[in-house]
Amino acid sequence: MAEQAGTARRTPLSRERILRTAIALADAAGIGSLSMRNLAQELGVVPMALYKHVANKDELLDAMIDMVVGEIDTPMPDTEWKQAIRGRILSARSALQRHPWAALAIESRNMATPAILGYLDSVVATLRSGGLSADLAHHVMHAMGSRVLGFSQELFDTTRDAGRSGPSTAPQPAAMPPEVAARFPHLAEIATAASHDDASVVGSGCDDQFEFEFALDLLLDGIERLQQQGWTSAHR
Amino acid sequence: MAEQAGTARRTPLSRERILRTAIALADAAGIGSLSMRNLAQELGVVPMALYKHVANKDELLDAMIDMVVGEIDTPMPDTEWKQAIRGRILSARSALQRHPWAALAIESRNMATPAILGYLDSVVATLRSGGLSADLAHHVMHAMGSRVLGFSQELFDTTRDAGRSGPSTAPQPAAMPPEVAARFPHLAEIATAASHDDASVVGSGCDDQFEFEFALDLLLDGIERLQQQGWTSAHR
DNA sequence: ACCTGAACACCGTTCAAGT
DNA sequence: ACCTGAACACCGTTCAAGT
Repeated sequence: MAEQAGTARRTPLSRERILRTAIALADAAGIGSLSMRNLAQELGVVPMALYKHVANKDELLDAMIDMVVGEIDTPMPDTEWKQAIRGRILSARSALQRHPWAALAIESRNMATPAILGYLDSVVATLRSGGLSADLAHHVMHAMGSRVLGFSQELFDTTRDAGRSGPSTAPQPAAMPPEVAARFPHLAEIATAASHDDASVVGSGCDDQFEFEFALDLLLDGIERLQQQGWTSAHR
Repeated sequence: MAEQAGTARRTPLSRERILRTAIALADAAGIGSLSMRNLAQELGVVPMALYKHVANKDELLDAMIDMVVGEIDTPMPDTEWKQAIRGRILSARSALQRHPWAALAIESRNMATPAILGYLDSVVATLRSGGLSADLAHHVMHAMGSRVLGFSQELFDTTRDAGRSGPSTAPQPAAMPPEVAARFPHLAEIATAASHDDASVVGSGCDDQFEFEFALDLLLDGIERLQQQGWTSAHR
């Protein structure tokens, strides 16, 4: 008891320490098991003590999100726009992968945090400096959607939240049971079709990174083509 | 009291009635305010009575999702694959728009419900019948992600859940305040750039339908191009 | 056998009492 | 003035008691 009080005193409560602990807790056990009460317990503190440093749980989540967004690389100057955007988005993706709870947290909030706005602003700046019209850049940002932040709603995403332990466990989806394959033959067919690593991969183990980059490049290439054609929304 | 008992007896509790009431409640008040307890109250029933018809809340949500997915149009035969997919996805979109809570509900569950699998299977069937290789179809399904179900994580999506009243209110994002515009000049620029309806639209009021179709067509056109080039993932 | 009220183990947050 | 325990109004679900 005296021990704990001593420890708490050595590293007193602060917004910084609350945020770091909250993120560590969400990383380890999933956002679903992050509560004000067990966060306080983890910090060796009474729940109400947290409210000195954060207004409420929503504000805590916003601050956690901002901290993750802060991990995204700053833009590399003097890079061709398509490569610059590509690199930036892949950096965002790896930041979000370090914190598997973040994507869902961003989605369920209304997400106009300053850090996110700053990041988006810099992405638009890159597009504009690459010669895209403001009009096209607008639609491009919509088309990218959450992908610009490094995530997209994959169907059957096993890595999202789900409580489980850290991201390293990487729970592969179980191979499709025969009766399911029989009911959904076309899904069964394409599940085994993609030659990701080698032909021995059967159904399970999609290469998420490959799929993300495939979709990203599909969009970026399409955008580049539109730009070169001088596309404007007046086409409508 | 006797009145209520009489009413409850006239339309006795059933899985069907529970689901319809739950969906109506989520439509009206948001998924956040759907609880087993107030669903029971809405039905004039004690909370525990629900558990005769649904195993638990998770199973209830799955069943609600399946009912929404059931609203998606069945595929039109003898249609060129790109148009068939396009029409199907836009139908999925309008189904999800009728139930604004559904997209977030689908995302936060692991979403391998039978209805969703059946829908996805039929989409793959259309791709295959259009001549896409199983390999390409696989990556296409990944690239489409949740868009194939008619939604995508838009940045600043105001229509998602948020509790509010029905979808008809359509809360437009407030125009960007001057101090925000000053901090994020590139966002401010593109916010006013898109000539959606006419030049008088300033910052607010993006045409969601236009943006959705813009991104969808960007992907579909890119996919068609890959198919015509005989693309395979062996390119890696 | 069926139904259901009370209870359990949570939650975020308020508020008044204690120092 | 500061801190915090108890309390409030919830939640999903268990379980035993009542019919």
